[in-house]
Amino acid sequence: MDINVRQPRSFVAVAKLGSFTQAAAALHVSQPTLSVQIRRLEESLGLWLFDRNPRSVALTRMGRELLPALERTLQDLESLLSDARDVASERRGVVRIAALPSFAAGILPDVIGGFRGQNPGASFALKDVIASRVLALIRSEEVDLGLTGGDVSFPDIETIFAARDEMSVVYPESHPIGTQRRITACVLAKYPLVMMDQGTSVRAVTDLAFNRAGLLPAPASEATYMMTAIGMVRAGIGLTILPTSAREIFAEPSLRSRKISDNNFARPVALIKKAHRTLPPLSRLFAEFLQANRRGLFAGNRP
Amino acid sequence: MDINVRQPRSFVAVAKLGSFTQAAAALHVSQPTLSVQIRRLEESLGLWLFDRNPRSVALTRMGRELLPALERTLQDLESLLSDARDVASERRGVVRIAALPSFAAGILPDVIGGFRGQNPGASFALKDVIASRVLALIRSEEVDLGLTGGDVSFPDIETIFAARDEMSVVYPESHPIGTQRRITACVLAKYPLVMMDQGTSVRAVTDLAFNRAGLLPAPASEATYMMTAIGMVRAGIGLTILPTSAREIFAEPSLRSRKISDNNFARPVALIKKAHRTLPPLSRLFAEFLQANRRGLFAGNRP
DNA sequence: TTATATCCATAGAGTTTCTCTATCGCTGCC
DNA sequence: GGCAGCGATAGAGAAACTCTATGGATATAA
Repeated sequence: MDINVRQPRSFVAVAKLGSFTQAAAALHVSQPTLSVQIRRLEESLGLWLFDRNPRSVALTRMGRELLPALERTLQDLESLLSDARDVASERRGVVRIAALPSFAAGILPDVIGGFRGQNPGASFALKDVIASRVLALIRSEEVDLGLTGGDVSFPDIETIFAARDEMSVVYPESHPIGTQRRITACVLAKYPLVMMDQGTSVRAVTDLAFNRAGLLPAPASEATYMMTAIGMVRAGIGLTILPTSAREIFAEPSLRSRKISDNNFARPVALIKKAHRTLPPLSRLFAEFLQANRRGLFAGNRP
Repeated sequence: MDINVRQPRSFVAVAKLGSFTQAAAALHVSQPTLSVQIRRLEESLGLWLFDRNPRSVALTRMGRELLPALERTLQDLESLLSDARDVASERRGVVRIAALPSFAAGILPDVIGGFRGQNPGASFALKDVIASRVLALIRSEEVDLGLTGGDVSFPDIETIFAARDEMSVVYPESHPIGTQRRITACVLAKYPLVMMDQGTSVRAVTDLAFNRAGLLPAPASEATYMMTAIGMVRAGIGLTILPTSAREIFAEPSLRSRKISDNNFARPVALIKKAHRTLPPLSRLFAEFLQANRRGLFAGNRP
C-alpha cells in the first residue's frame, strides 16, 4: 500500500528505455530488483503498467497516461531535495541580515563582496534599519542575523560576537588638527564640530564621551545622515566624529580621518541572532566570516 | 541518502501541527517513529528542519522555505496515485472504442447509456470509422476496443467475441411484403430494392446472399449512408436491407422492419482488441458488458 | 525445425530499514 | 521542588529490499 520513491523512479526508467535489463543497468541495480519494484508498484495501484512479452516491454494505456505526470512530479521532488542539499552544503542560499545604516553602507558591502568571492552561490538580503527594527526583524525571523549597536541582552536574542566600534574624527586635509600627536576629547572640543542628530547612536556616544571628559561642546551644525555631515566638513563648517567602521563613507581625497585616542569614543557593536534558532548554513558561515574578520572591521574587541 | 515518501509526509505533518506528538496521532504512528523519520530526512538533506525545544517545535528558515513546495509536490504525487487507484478499481476511466458507423449510431449509444448507469465514472471516446480504420486504430493503440464486421484474424489482433449481425428488410408500413410469412431472398428479389453502395460491408453481404440464392436483383437506387437509404424507403422508391443492429436508425413510425429468414443475410461481427495488451479496467468491464448483452444486441452468435 | 541467446519472472538468503515499546532527559508550570 | 508534557534514544522484532541463481518463454539463426 505504501509507495517508495524508488518505485516510480524505476517505472519511469523502464518506460523510457523499454527494457527492464537496460533500466537496471542505468539505475545500477540488478534486473530482478526492478522486476520486484515494478510488481510492487502495480500491486499497490492495482493495475498493470506494462505488458511483458519475453521479447518486448510495452506500456499499457494506464501506464502511458501515468508516465508524463509521474515523471514531472518525480523531477519536482528530486529538484526540491537537490536544492535543499545545495543549501545544506553551503553551495547556495540567501543570507538575510539587518544592519544599522552605517554598517550597511560602510563595512558590509566590502565584507559581502569578499564573502561572495569565496561563496559564489551566496546571495544577500540586506536591510538597513534603526536598532529597534533590527531587533524586531530578528524576533520575527525575517532576518537571520543582525548587526547592531548598543548592548543587547534579551533572553530571546543571542550575541554571536561583540566588538567595539571606535570613532574617528574627519577633517579637511589642511585642518590644523592633523598636526596633533594624539586626538582626545579636549583637542576635539577646541574646534567647531558637525554633530550627528540627537537620537542617533553616534550622538549618544559622543555626548557621553565629552560629558565624561567634563566638556560640553556646542555643535556648529547637526546632520541626520553621515553623508550630510561629511559634506559639511568638506565645506569647512567643522570637524565631525564618525564610527571608524564607516570609513568607506568618508574616504574622500580632500578629507582625512584619525582614530580618537579616548576609550569613551567607541560604541559597542554586536552580531546577533535569535536564540535557540538554527541558522541556515550560509548564514552561519557568513557569521563566522564576520567574526574572523572583526579585527579588521572594527577597531577593538570586547571580552 | 534515499528518501521515502513517508519522510516528507511526516515533515509536512509536524510542520503543520507544530508538534511531533500530535502529528504522530494524525498519521497513526508512534511518536518515536516520527522522531526517527524526521531525523533521517534531516540527515539525508544535511540540514536541520526543526528547532526542537522540549516545549515547542519551530521550523528553521530552511524548513519554512522547503515546506510549501514539498507539500504541493507531495499532494501532486498522492493525487496521481489516487487517480490511478480509481482507474484500477473501475471507479473512473475512459473507454476508447472504434466502431463501424452502423454500430456507433445504432446499438452503442444505448449500450453505453446502460453501462454508464452502472458505472457513473465511465466516460467514452467513440470513433465511428470504416472497418480498415478500426484495425488501424487498434494497432496504433489509439483505441482499446474495436467493434467491426467481417472475419478478423491477424496475429496482432485478438477477438474478444464474435457474433452474427442478421439483416432486416425495411419497408413502408403499407407495403405488401408485410403480409409475407417468411422473408427470403426470393421474396426480396420481387420488389425494387434500395441498396447500400458498392464497397460497404452491407452490400457485400447482400450481394453474396442473393448470389448464393441464384438471384441477381438490380438496385432501384443506391445510397452511401443508411439514413439516405431509409429516406428513399420512406419516399416509396423501394425496400432496403440493413443490419438488425442498426434498428435504432430505422425505427420510424411510418416504417416497419422484419428479420430476413436466410442465414446468408448476416454479417460476422467481432469485438476486438490488440493481442497481448492489457485492457484498462473499465474497458475490460465494458467488453464483458457487451459480451454479456450480445444476444440482445445482435441476432445470433457464432461459436 | 532445432538450437541458442535474450529477456523477464521467481525463489531464497542475507542485509538493511522500519516501527514498536520502554525509558530517559529536559523544560515550564503550579 | 515536584509534576506533567514533550521529544530523543535504545533495543527487539518485523517488514522490505536487493542480491545471486535459476526457470520459462520467445525471436533469431543455423
